[in-house]
Amino acid sequence: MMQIGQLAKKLGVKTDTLRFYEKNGLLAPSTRSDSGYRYYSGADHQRALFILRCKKVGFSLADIKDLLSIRIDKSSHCCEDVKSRTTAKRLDVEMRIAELELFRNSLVELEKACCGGEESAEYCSILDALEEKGVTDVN
Amino acid sequence: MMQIGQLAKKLGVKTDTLRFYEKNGLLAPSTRSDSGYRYYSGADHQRALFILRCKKVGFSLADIKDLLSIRIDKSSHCCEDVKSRTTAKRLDVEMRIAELELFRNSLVELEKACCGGEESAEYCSILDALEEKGVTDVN
DNA sequence: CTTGACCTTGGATTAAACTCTAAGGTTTAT
DNA sequence: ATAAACCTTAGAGTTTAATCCAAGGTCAAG
Repeated sequence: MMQIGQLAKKLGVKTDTLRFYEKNGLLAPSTRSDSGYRYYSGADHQRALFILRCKKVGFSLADIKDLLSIRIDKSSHCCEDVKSRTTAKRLDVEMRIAELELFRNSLVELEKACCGGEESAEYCSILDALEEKGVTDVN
Repeated sequence: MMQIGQLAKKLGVKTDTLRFYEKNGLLAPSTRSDSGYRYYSGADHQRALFILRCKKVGFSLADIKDLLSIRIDKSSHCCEDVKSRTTAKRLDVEMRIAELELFRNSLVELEKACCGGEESAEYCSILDALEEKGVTDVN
């Protein structure tokens, strides 16, 4: 059994984060001392690691809450339940990547067109491009 | 001259958005009627389009505020001022893409390992991977 | 018995870019 | 003259994942 500060240190997070996870139903200490101090067990520690690993692969806390409920009752769920969530998240990530790639491509185009020198911005190609409908069409 | 609703419609945004831009110093109508109604000129419209095009290539409103100040006083700025901001934004976008690609790669690995079938999640490879230190190492 | 390191709570704050609400004023058309 | 469609304001709410703060309680060491 360890106190919140010890667990936080092991995990490399702040105690605030652990309390935040508790408030949001992700991780509660298995015991409290008479004075209210939180005490975390080895299983709590494992659960915390599970949470952090989920975060590491891109799941949101809402997703993780969902995964945790599968984790504590595996026999009521099947592989598909888990895999479908993983796939959904991957698709979500891929969509965000695609959006960012559009940004990147546009920015690269803008960079290419501009001399980037000490010349006055009076005739800057980037500003011009942002002024007209073109690569950056809005309507 | 047009009212806020007309400009919003032309731009495909809400009137709220235009008021928000005004409050944040991005776009103010050049006139107000006696009763306080906002009236936007053609130049205001152009400025709004500039803003939306900047958004479209990935600039934040803070970035745009900065670009607008260059735009209204081009002679005091040079191409490099504009290009450096564009490059900084591209690098920023590329960093975000790199992070998301790590997520995607991890998720793809997880998906590969899991059968995704009707089997009980008792021995689900995804759950197992999230339980152990591995691809998803946290410490 | 006091110091310092720990812990408790509730509530406020952060960033970004809106979006919504309430309560009311203005314009245009009939 | 009244209804519909517009406009005004201030201020609160949304999302995500914490992070910070104030005021105070607890615990081990010396």
